[in-house]
Amino acid sequence: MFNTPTASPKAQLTRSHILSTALRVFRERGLEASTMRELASAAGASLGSAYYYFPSKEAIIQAYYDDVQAEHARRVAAALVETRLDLKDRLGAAFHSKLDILQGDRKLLSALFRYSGEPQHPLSVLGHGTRKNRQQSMSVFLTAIGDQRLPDDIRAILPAALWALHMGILLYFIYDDSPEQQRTRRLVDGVLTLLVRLLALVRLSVLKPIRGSLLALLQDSGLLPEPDSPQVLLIQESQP
Amino acid sequence: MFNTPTASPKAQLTRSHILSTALRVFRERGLEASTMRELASAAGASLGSAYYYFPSKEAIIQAYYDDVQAEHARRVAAALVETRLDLKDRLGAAFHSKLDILQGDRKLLSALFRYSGEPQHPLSVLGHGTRKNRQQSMSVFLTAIGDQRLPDDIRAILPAALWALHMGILLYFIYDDSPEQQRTRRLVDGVLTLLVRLLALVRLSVLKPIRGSLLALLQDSGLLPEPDSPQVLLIQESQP
DNA sequence: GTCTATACTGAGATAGAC
DNA sequence: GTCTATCTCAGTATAGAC
Repeated sequence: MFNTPTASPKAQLTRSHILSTALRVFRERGLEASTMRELASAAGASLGSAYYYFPSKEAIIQAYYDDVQAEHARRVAAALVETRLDLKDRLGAAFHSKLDILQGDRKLLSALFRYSGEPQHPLSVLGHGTRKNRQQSMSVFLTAIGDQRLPDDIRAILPAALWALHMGILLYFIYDDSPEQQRTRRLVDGVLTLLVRLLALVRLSVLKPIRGSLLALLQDSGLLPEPDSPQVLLIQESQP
Repeated sequence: MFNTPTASPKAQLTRSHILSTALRVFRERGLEASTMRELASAAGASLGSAYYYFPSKEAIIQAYYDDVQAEHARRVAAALVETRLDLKDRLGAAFHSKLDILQGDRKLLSALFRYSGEPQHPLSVLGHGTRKNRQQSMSVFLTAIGDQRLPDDIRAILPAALWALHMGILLYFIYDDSPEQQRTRRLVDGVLTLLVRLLALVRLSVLKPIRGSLLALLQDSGLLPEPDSPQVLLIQESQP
């Protein structure tokens, strides 16, 4: 996002050092309690330097989340090497691996949703500024769908639907105070079981008209994946 | 929420004066641009006085939203006086009247979602602090459902589902830049048409097992309405 | 382009006097 | 209940070192 490709190796190092230190401090002291000045000095950097790399505290979280996504893509790709998985297991791998990555960092997730109601904000989960993130994430789900036999129209909406579902799951995850968030895990399994059954049912003739209406509705409302559709990934490198 | 029932008439007046002035300033200058100092002086009050009534800027928006909900309940009750409406029309009245109220204030809505990722925050839409709001809102939808013939289990989850749907619609509404948010209106109509058809289909024997699983899932995950279930309202007074 | 040091501004929020 | 004074902190310079 900032200083991405054309930065010197040294700068990359400083940046990632500030980032990792910041995350440590966040985990130790909490998000609100940590000031930019603390983050900077904990990393042995000046305030100006911290702001040079990250224009705001939230931008640090965003950078963390970029890393999470890269790691997610890696893990899903690794899990899908096993070819004998059915759709439910493949989607399960996608959902659970995401939760695995985030398990200890639920508090960091709260920042992700902070600007969801502000279309213009660069860090809005639904806004323009995070389109690449969404598409990457949808690509991961598209990869998990694989070559599963599905009607074309369903296939077209599924990545976006799974992305939305996974955002909802993350929200549930944040609020889940059960031990080790077992409830979220059960919810994921239950939802996916249901989803797979629904996908099978969807061919039924009674449901055809409903399905047509649903698709028309999504199309008309622009809720389908934005142009520049997500692509299947084999391996997603974090730093190309 | 603050200084609600047991405040002196004079305090009530000061409070509502600060509130209405603040809303005017918000609409004129935008949410971010308006500082608490401006809001206070525009209302002829001191900064401390403003904070006495509203512990934060967001609390002002919350108070506004409380008023919106009261107005919503009033309008829905008024619309339902007409008894010849079918379910779709009654739900349509509930959804559209909400949008009518909020039409000019989409920017004020963004604050509602700001703390959705923070379970502990008193203003989180999903948190404990706003439970009463949710229940009031669900009551409105329950009222709109009326005595429509529905399976008991569906009836039990419908208010919560409609509340969640309406939150999603509000989010869409915020992002909708079509003229007068016509897209949101069309989305509402499309979704409700679909919903009513689904409610009819749900009795089908092929769908019975799915329906059972869905209910079990919602139950297990605690996504059903919280204890102290929403009650049907006839008239919802803003200040009892 | 990368980084430090330091100072300044603006604004949300609070304390305590009255 | 209301005010003034004050605090804290995010974020923005700015000026300069390398």
